[in-house]
Amino acid sequence: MIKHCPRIDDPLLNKIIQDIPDEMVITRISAIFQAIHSETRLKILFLLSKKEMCVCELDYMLDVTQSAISHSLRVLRQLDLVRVRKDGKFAVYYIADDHVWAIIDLCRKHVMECNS
Amino acid sequence: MIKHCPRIDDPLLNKIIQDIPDEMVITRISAIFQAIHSETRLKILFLLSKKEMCVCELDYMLDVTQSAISHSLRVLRQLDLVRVRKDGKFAVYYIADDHVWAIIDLCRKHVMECNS
DNA sequence: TGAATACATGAACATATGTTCATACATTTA
DNA sequence: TAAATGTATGAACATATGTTCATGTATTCA
Repeated sequence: MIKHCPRIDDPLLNKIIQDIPDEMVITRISAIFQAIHSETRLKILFLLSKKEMCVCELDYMLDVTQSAISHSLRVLRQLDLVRVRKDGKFAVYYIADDHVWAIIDLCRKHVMECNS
Repeated sequence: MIKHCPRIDDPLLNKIIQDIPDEMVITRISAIFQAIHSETRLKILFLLSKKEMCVCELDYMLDVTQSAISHSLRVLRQLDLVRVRKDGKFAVYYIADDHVWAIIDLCRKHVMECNS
């Protein structure tokens, strides 16, 4: 029998544990943040939020190699944060869905309202 | 004179570059996502969203050492995502930033609606 | 006052991540 | 069809990150 800190209310805490998202969901959310924590990928999302772009256009605006951009796009694609459309020899990327839009927008707002 | 892909519209792209958040802001947003990409820190935020908790309570619910929890809390604190209140010998942590919480919840929705 | 409890911190280490380089593939253009 | 253009991928590497262990500090309780 383990002794606990007096603040611990077992039934309450056990209920709370049931209440939060399960491991699988946590892992997937974590993967999303893992993806967009990279400055390059974050910039890509901000850029694509202005208009859909092919890899060349992104390459024109970012200070990393085209290879790095393609790798980054793959990560974003695999999490369904962006999607591709083939247009001749171009790969045109765009923001995948409204959730992602909302996330980008919240980031913007957070920045605007935060003077720290 | 560099030759560009025909899709590149220099004036447009240069305008877009001005439009997205600058380096400093990108770095800061990136730091926030970096912080909440850790599964432990993500769980901490979900737990604290239910009620404020001392380190003991978090320790009771998480499968990492108390040391790891303290380290994680420090990261969250430094970004002002959580704050501490001292209560006797207890350190009571609580959520500080609503925007970030909103972003986390959006991700949760994104994940739940995604069957991939 | 001494022991116990709650929490924080630094060092160390294994693992994960982002980038570049080299190269391959696909589509277009001359 | 050959060359050029646009994109993707794998290997390699330097760096960053999360965790644990060991230990330190502060507060409480007996």
